[in-house]
Amino acid sequence: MYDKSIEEKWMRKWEKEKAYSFNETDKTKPVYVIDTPPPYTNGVLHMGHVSDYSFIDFIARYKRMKGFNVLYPQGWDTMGFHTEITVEKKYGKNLDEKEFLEKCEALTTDNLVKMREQMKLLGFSVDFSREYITMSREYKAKVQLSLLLMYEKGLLYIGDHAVYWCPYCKTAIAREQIEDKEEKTKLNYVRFDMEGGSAEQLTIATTRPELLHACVAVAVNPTDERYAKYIGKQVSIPLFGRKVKIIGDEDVDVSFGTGAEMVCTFGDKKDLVIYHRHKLDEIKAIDEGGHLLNAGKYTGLSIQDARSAIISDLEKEGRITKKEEILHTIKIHEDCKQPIELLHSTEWFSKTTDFVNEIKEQANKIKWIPEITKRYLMDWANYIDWDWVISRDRRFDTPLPFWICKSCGYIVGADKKSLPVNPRVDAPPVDKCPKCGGELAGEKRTCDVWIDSSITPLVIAGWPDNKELFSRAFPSDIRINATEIIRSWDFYTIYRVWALTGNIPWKNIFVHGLILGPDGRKMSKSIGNVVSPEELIKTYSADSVRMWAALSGTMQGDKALIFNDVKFAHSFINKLFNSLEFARPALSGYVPSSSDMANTDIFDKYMLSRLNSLIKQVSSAYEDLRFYDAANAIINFYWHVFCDYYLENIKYVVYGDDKARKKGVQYTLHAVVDAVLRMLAPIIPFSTAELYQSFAGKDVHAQQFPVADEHAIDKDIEEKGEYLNNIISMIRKEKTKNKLALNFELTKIIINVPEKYYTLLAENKHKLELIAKVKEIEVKVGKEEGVSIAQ
RNA sequence: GGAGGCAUAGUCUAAUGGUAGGACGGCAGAUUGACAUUCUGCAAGCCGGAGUUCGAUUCUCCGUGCCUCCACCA
Repeated sequence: MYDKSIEEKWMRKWEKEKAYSFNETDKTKPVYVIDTPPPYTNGVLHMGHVSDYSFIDFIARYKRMKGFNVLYPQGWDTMGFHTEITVEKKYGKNLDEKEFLEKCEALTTDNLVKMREQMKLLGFSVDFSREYITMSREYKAKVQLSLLLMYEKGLLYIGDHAVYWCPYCKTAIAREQIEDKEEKTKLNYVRFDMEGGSAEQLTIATTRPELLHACVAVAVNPTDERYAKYIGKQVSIPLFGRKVKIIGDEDVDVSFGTGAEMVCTFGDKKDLVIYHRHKLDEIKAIDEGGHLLNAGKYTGLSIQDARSAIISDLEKEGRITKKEEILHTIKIHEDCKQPIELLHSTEWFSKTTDFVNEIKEQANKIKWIPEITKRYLMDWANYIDWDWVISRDRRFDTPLPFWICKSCGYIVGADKKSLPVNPRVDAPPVDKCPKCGGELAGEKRTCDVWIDSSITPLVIAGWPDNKELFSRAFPSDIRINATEIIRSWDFYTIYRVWALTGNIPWKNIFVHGLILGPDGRKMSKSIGNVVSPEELIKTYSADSVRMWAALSGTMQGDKALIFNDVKFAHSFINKLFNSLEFARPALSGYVPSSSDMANTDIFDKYMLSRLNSLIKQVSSAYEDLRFYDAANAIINFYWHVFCDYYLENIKYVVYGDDKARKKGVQYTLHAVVDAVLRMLAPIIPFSTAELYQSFAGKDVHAQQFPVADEHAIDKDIEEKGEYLNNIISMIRKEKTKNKLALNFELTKIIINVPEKYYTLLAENKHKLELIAKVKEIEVKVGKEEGVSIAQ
């Protein structure tokens, strides 16, 4: 019976012995480096993390057993918006900066400690002595160094650029922080007068009448017969009276609204494209807090108020010819769920658009598993519209290490020797602007959190100081993460590492789907379908949860968490423990020796052949990171081939007096248990550690992974063994049919077999009698294959 | 709107141009010298249509449904 308390015991033992420390001085073993995605510390580990990190740990443990010196550190992504919001919600928005940052750090540390404990509970063989924390001074210094180097390479710049802007949070946001939201809105048909007071009118349809003041053109599709003739003419904007041109653009959808649309400089992304394409004028429409600019009497109104005021005024003038309710999708900020605007803003940028080809080239050098996932990155890269906005107007983040000249705009980077710096309070490295002698002002903004987390493959390899380790540990061998972060984390990591080193960040990347709630929907607190790892560990065990992770399919798609799968894993582990209760006494005093192979019979040879086939199969599954296949193959073999048949088939030997036969059986038993425990060790480390200790007196995790003995694999023996088991199954079936207990001793049965199996059956008749508890078996050659009771 | 993926018992999943394998759940039975967290057995399935073929669940096309990414959303 499986006792969960062993998990605590082994966990503390591994912790105390620092069993999984990377041995930096050992240069004999090849190094295997795992770049784990550091979890964000605004919360604790959920089942998605558990699945992700379990996969990583399977690899780490497997590679150690294959003789690698495994570098498996764990990082913590600590800073940024989410933590700030949590702290603001908890303590209000009125904390002073020092107090606010202290609360952020305290919250982070608290979560970090909880997560670290969760990882230990789950048996993750992380080298915690090589932990990195993005809010630490040391890590911030590295982030700032990376920014200085990128600046020197001309990859960073301050620009006046259209950015997605959240008026609610008053911050620029990146494309991946945007969500779509469907909502009902009114499509307003607004009548414009044509130039020269002609009687001709043009009606446009708009969902955003509040941007009327920023209208810089009216666009129609040049193929649209209704309007093509108007291209080049002018119309007058209602309420404002300003005249704008009618332009032709093929992106205008003739079937939407009236087929004529107004173009505002910052209405949406398509407006922006047309604005650039036709070199239209710029009118700043909205300020950073979401109030109208340059809008005459409407200036200063919020977007909502302006919308009602303008609609009402348009109606008074009889300009609105129709209002239509439509369902459309607006872009909202994923954090605050408020609508996003496009604004021109002065921000820091990292040049990505110019390097799309380089990034794709790097991505092509990485092995993507499964290969299809590379496509997600490529699709993303192909749609880069503008550079990566890396500045954030927030507080709990790495400060941008720059000072800017107030008079000429010259940028002064921090002194690399004095990192980390905080230009909001620290003095610049030089007194005056080196270019014009002007006064320098510290950059007040911080950087995007992805800036922090996109250099992990460098940091874990000792960058920039430990050059010796770096030469061995970079690039990382593998990165593992979910599909959802390919376009952010993976993309930025590939870009940043390329920019800083010209190299790829990892040789391999394994991408998997999400773990959904039991109802098949994404786990979410508001739906209430979140399952906590603790709950499952408490009900079952850490090993069951890990085994569940291995059994959760190929993980190419998303996967619902099914409790039965954890239960099943738990049952198997229990079976493993119970079977050892049989095997251990049966092997008592046995010293394995290859000479005992001489005493193996067909049942043993069948087992050994199957075992070695299994080792081959499982090894290749592990190599290809197909943990589902590995776990599944071991479970089926152990439970249904080894326990259900072999153990039953040899009981008469174990409890009998034939010493020679017993040696053959013990040899086989030992070989199977030994190899199976070692093969399961990466997946269920606690159970296998406990069992291997009692079985072999050794640490299973210090053993080599089993290697198949090709000579033991004999397809002819496998077929014969299969046939004998099939006969046993038929005898069991006969007993069941007659409602007899399986250990009920039958007097006589007749077995009809095809001629080719007659010799096999005749030779093993006596063994079958003992295994199946029958006094006498008569074997006959017969057309009707089968077993019948002769009473 | 574009691109891609997927469709197998109640649920999850595998393989296959010729009888579709397994798990969970269900049902029936057994209590066996490690194990009731067990053992034995049973029932239950290829989304719809057309084509290619002696034969299609598998290949092709169409439809339908689901998923992902991208675009549009004045």
